[in-house]
Amino acid sequence: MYRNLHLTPQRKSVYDIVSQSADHPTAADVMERLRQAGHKLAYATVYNSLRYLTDAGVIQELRMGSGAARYDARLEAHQHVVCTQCGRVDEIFEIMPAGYAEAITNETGYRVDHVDVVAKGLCPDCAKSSRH
Amino acid sequence: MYRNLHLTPQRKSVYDIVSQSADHPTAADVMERLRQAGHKLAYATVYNSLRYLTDAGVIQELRMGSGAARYDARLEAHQHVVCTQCGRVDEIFEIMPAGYAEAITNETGYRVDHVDVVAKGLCPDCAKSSRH
DNA sequence: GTGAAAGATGGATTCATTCTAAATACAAAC
DNA sequence: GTTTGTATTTAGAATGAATCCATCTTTCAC
Repeated sequence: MYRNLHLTPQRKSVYDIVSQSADHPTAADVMERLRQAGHKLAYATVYNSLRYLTDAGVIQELRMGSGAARYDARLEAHQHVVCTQCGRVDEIFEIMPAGYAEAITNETGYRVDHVDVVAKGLCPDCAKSSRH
Repeated sequence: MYRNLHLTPQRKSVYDIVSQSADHPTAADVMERLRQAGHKLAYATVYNSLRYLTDAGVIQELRMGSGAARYDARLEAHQHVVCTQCGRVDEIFEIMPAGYAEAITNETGYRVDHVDVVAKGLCPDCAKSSRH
């Protein structure tokens, strides 16, 4: 995949699951899908692999609200929306208005290097079924 | 404080701690400050109170990255910056460019009702000491 | 006052994650 | 090709945050 990436068989199988899943799986989801695919890794190995891949920059860790961290193999800059009803997570590619990060730097004095956006609301399905 | 707010002595003491703390305390911080102030509440009571106050809309719960939730008594619309080195959290009052939430709605089909922004970077102090 | 409902308490429990110590694999040095 | 060392995996124990539970207390309506 990338140079300097030490992909053991376990790490590769974890990477494969994450990159083939469109729904931002949690560590537990990854475990389960590995098991379904006939692999059996220790819990610690899944966590270690997810961290390794995150540090290596080939996947991203998403933390949105409470609950388990989720993982995403899409690397393009993007943000996320979470459904407050069913928990579904989707990508947002609409880019943040330029200048906002700089405005934050000016206001706070922080050296901002990254801005995470998490939108919350109802996904199309839940919005439809809640419209009574 | 507000109408329809059932402030028991315990809830009031939790509210007082949160509103007098500028550093976005965690539940454990609140516990400790209560103890220092001479109150002793059960852990569950602190959590219940924080949730009650959050639901009542008089404080906000902040979840940024891993670790414990933090609480904030400032109610004006605002966002947060976290220092990736020391964990300090500050407020951002610079408002999000209008139209961004709507752009998200258009792109994703979600009925977006709220957008959380968490900026990450180095706080002024850490930035200074890391400049070698 | 009596009883129902809401709230508080301490301890046990759950869930996500990390740690630990032992077992394996793998690569470089001889 | 055996030895030595370093990185990785493993199972299970341990941790930290938060919630649950069963019991006791308070509050309020009547």
